[in-house]
Amino acid sequence: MSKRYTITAALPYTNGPIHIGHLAGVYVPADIYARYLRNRGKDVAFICGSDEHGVAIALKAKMENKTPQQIIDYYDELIRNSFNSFGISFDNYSRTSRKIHYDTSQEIFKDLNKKNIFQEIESEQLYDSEAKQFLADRYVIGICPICQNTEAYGDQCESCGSSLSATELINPQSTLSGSKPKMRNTKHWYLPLDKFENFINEWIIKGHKSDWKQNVYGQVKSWIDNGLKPRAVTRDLDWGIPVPIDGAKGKVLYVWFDAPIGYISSTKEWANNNGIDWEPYWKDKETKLIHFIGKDNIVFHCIIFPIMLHASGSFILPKNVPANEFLNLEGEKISTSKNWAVWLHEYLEEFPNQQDTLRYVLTSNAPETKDNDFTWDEFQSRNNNELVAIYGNFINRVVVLTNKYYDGIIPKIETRLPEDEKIIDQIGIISKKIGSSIEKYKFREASQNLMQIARTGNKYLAEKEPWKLIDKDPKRVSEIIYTALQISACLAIVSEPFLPFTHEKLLSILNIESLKLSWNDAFMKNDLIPSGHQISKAMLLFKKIEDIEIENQRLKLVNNKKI
RNA sequence: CGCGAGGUAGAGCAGUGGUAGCUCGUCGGGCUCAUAACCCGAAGGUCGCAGGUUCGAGUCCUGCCCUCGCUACCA
Repeated sequence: MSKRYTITAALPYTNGPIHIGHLAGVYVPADIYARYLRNRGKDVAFICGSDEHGVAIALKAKMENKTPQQIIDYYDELIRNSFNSFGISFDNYSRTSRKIHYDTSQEIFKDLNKKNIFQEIESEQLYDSEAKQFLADRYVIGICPICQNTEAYGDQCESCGSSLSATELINPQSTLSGSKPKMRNTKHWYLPLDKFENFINEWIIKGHKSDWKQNVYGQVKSWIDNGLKPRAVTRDLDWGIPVPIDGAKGKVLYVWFDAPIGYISSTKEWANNNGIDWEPYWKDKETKLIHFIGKDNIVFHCIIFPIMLHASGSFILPKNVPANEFLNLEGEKISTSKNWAVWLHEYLEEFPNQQDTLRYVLTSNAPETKDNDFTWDEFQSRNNNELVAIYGNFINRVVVLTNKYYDGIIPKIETRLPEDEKIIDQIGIISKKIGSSIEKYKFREASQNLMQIARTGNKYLAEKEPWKLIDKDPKRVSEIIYTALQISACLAIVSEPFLPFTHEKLLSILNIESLKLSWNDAFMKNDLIPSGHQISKAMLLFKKIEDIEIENQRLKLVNNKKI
């Protein structure tokens, strides 16, 4: 294991709130990973921020009669706050509208330009003279030349499925103003991805064949096999970072050029605020750079951004890009436009203090190898049958027994029986497994093993039946309770990355905040809580979720769905 | 159409050549410390379909079907 990690989570685009798909695919796994590494004593920079440029924001502002700034301010605050209350432990959450990001992006652009990396290419593009801007293909509609559908988009006809170019449409119309677009000449800067095919081939196709996820590797290979082409990194738009060179008036950096640079500028901002040097986090070969993203972002994080980093010369490349697939909701695709989603900010209000339930459900059903489905039924059963019945119940049993038999003071034991030793060893082995699953980005597997610790604890109590022995063999009972308490403390440690709020509660119930236990203690080489230690009274860790709550959520979804 | 990923018990998943497994649900039993929670046991699968390689295939090869995604200005 390296000692320094730069962990990035995809920058959320500030034209809407965060939903469970974002959480399951990106933010929860990234957070588990970051928290785990901190527990292992690593130097971690967990970096994110709001992505605030691009056509979509400019358009949304226009449609809502607002300025882009108003749009991004609104969503930045909403997203930032909901991440914060959800316990996503970013070391820094920045914004791409900040000066430090403008400076960093322009520097990188200028640097690449100076190194003659870009190609300047002139081409004809559709221009809307009423809205005074060039039109992305998607913002042109017209008659499909193939099937005569009257509402074909500039990039594709959804009726017959043909791929089109906006210039092929019959009677093209701008969706901005309704006017007929004209062809107009414009110059842009292109990143010649094709010139870097060898680099990507050596680095990913040969170098990461066995350690990257199959879906990620396959996707990259598919792009390479199809041949890379130069890609424009500038746009004609009035919302974005100005292209910082002469002869580029009115042009801005393409949002996908500046967004990943946001990881770097956010790291700089964090380093400045903490009086440390940002460069080792992006330039030291010993640093592991890990990008957490959804599958829609694979090409940007595995091809375009690495080419930018590589071309500029001094940056390290990502060690891994554990992209996840998508999460569906009740059998249908999550859709912002159809309002088919569970929004984080609403969840936080409707299920107060139940962040860990959602974190657990999304982890145990994470779309790691294929698209998965989130259902409210599963949410309820995972909470009630696993968190409440297995995890919460185990802790409750131990705490109640300790208070009942020993007034909450951990009993003394003289020796430990081999059968107890065996359980303790088992728990240590499971803890180790949890760690290695996390290191392999198998968070679902890790969460199963987390629950396995509580399961093992319950089984131990059921087999030993201390409540039957308390009168005739009190010495044995003290050994059993002592052992069960050690298991509880271990559970507290390994829960932190997954269930940070529960972790805190559990520390307080066991009254072990001051022991400063770390992940290494979870391997159970030594006892975790000493005899004579006073624990607190029982407190429920998880609340049962009633049928009516689930029914209400389902109704809410269906009633608010837009068609 | 091309490319990528996936198709394994009612549901969600694991399993890359050697007697099909885990969690939830269902059914039966045990326990009563515990949020009617916990523990044990059982039922339930022609591993998408059809061929092939092999002593032996969920696992390798070929073809087909279905789902999702990508296809370069939807960020």
